[in-house]
Amino acid sequence: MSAARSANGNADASATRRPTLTQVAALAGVSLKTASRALNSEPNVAEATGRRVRDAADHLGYRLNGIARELRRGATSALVGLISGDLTNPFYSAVASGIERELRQHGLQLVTANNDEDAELEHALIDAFLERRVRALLVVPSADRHAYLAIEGSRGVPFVFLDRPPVGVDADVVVIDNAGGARAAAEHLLTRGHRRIALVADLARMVPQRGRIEGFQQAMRAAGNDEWEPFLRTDVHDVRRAEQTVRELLELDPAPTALFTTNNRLTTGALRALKEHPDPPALIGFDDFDLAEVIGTTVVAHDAVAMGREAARLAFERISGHSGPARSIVISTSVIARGSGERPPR
Amino acid sequence: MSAARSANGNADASATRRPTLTQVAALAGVSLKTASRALNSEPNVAEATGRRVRDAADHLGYRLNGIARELRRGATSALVGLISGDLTNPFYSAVASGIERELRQHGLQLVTANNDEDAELEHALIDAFLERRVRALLVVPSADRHAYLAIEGSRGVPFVFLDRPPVGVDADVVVIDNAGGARAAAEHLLTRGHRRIALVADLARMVPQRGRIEGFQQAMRAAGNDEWEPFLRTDVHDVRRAEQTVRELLELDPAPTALFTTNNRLTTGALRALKEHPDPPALIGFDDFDLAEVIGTTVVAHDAVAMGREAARLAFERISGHSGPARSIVISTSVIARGSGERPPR
DNA sequence: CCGGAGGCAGACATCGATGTCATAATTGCG
DNA sequence: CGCAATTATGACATCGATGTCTGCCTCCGG
Repeated sequence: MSAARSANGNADASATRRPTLTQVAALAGVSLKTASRALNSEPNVAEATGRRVRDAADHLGYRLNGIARELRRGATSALVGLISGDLTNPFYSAVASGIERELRQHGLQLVTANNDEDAELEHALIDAFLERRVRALLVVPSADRHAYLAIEGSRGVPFVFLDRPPVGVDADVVVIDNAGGARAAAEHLLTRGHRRIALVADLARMVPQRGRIEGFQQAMRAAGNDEWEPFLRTDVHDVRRAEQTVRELLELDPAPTALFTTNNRLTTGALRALKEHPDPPALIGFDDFDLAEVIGTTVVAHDAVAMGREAARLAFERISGHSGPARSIVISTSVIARGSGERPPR
Repeated sequence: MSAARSANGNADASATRRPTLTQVAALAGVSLKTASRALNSEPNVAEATGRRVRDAADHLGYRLNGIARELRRGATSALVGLISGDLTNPFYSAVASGIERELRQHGLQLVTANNDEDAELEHALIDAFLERRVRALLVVPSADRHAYLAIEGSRGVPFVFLDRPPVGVDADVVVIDNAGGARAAAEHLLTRGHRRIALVADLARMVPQRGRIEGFQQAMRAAGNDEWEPFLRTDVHDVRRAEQTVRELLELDPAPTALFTTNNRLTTGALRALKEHPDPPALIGFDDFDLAEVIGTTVVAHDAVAMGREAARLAFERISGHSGPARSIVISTSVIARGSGERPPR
């Protein structure tokens, strides 16, 4: 092996500025424009000239400046922005993965940013992305009302909202069938004879959570069951609080015989609380997860990767000039029975 | 609420080109440069003039063109590229999250791309990122030898490699203490009296996998144990094959009394295989995971988020002009006992 | 009342590529 | 062999911002 190459951007390297096309042209003894033609394989370049230019480019280690090209070509990049919560949440990373794969098909790159569930920051990020001239913006909004302010005057940059439709904006959205999924989960439990069913939900101000709560309520109402009402817990936002909440629920008398947790974090919390329980209640969680099968957890599953893919597809259609009214895609859900949701009431 | 705003990039909107600073200046009745000064809050702009310019900008819905600015300011963007495997793998998404958080501190944005574990694609992605003039490139390389080709002539763009040090390149790296972690896992099992320990590993050509295999071997050699050798399985690359492999191992006679799986995918496969096993062997998996505590799986844990953070930190130091020799950071590991690794041999 | 300093504003070059148009060299065809 | 058509090349403007330099005007001190 030859000596290792240095890949640090260190002194001697960064002192040398990256060569420009002008320098390549000079070295090859041709004009700027001819060099451009040669490197872009445009027609009407003599064989020999082309070779000279390519040799010169190789020799100098020339690399095209994409920024300059983009400016000239219309000041719009090949980037698509995604603003979402932290990627360590598997829901967001699945969405991001779906988006990334779809964009790649079209030569677009994904730029991600984390809104930290903060409305101010989200607004700032949208602004920054628009300045950077992304081709489209995909947003899993944290804020109910703020987003639309930033969109105002986004002129020509398509927005697609995921998971949470923003208030007062008429844009493409991709959402999960939250109410339907929750209803199915509720019916799954009702069918097995449960009446005292606890509902552990995340922040009720978030639209998907509201959908899940309402779907659940509908099913209960339809079954003429109101015994669940003392066991409603909302605004449980992290794993620890979910664990704590479930523990408390189980100490009640009478205790609920079943639990429905409305997202993966809360399900994790519930599983922790139930870990060593001798006679655990039935459990259904919204959102599937990797080891659910191993643990035997019944879930309301949906395809988050598909969600990202569809959002990217909608965005791409807009980028390509489609201009119909706002569309909305609903990702379907299905209950996957794995045991925990089929435990009978005590 | 007023009528919903349209956020589609549709016909009428995209027909109107986004206004430029020149237009803002014209509307405000000042020169281009004065408008620029006003919007950038530079000194020496009369109060009244500044207001006129800002009003004009608001009126037109002006937004700065970041591409043009970047070109003028030195043809280098505020972007940092990450090339890794698919984000649905929690290891990669944790790394990405750590990077993203660190970059944000410095006003940098993360651009992600998936190399699909394909060397060609990875090379192309590196080229594309360099053209786009990213400030730094973070790579979890799929390819052993290809990466360095692309780096050749990356002049001034710092590279940081994560998890897998590339061959023949002298660049900053952040790696896990693979051998140490594996050794600790092996000793954990040996201490509890296991001799017939199966090692289920991923592709042996990958450096981290080799490190884990070697660490394991060292511990076995040190303990004078060679009974594990018939139970070595490498190049198991997906969950299904891992499940299958573990099933087969357990049907051997004599069967291994313990398993060591060398990454999260393989651990998942093993857990599936063991799900309904009446008398499961001990199990330790490399990589921690969300529900390990709930399931009671003993793991070799490490902080993937920190790994991303450290890599981003190294990159930022290079961006800021640091120019020492290549550094390498080792992320430490620790065995977290949760039950599965403490089962005694049968 | 003059000169220098400082505040404010604008003209112009520039970043690094590509598009347009003009022109020199070559080919083809009658 | 000559003229039109084609091929190969280059000069120059341009994308949208910022940096430099210059100039006008006002204010103030002497």
